[in-house]
Amino acid sequence: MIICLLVKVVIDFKIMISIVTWNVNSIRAREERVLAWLKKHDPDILLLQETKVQDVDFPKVFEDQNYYVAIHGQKSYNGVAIISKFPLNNVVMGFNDSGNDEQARAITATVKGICVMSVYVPNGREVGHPYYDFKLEWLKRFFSYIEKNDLFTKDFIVGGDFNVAMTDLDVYDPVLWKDRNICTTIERDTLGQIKKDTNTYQGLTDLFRYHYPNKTEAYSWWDYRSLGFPKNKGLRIDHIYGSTTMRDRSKDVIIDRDERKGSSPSDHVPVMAVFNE
DNA sequence: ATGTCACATCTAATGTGA
Repeated sequence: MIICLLVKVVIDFKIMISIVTWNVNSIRAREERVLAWLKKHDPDILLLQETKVQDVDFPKVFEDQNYYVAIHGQKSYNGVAIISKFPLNNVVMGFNDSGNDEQARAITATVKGICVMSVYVPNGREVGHPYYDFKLEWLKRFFSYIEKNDLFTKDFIVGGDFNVAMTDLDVYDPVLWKDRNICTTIERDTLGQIKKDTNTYQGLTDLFRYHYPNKTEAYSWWDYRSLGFPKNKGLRIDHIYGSTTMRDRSKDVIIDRDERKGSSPSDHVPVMAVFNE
């Protein structure tokens, strides 16, 4: 009986797969932190944003430690990457459409039959600024990419810094943030499109909210300025969305708040989703 | 308005983006 239980525990452990999203705010500045985090938590797939480096200068240390790496970077700003314990296939940079891909904000790959995508949604700066319009246009292209590639109906996960707080539960001071960039209704509706596939009516699911529908103060980002973290003035803008099949395999989502502590943290923390394999 | 970062550039203080 005990042996059976042990076998079951071991099997249950082995058939899980974990996928993490993390805006590291420069992979070169965060290299040691990322390595320490990988060592401690041993995720299968890491989706990175704001790597802030050209591909040639991306740290080689992950390959040295036998990870597979797919990168889509540029000088100074933006940049996304996928780091995986398993081989990466069908890598796509950007949206593979006719749009402008000067800014490196999206990368997709297939790992163990799961299509995984890392996105860094434009911040938008403020309502009325050209960057805000660019953000909305980018979100529309993102939705088109999902539709065109039938990702709603596949085993699909997209994680990233979405720069949108979808509900007031995700905001430390909803009154202060009302109608401000990150919290506007138009952004929420535009990103919210991915929750509904126009063909099957089965869209993507925000996996954290799926497991914790009413949880508050579950933030993934705190401003470096004005003692944002000590005062817990945070937002939940780093999300992991799953297609219907992945939602059904989803076991839990963990936001690693502790990673914001100590010296030289990113302003975002890792968010990890665990699935049945 | 903003008490912080990380990047870049006429390697020292300043601009950009968040």
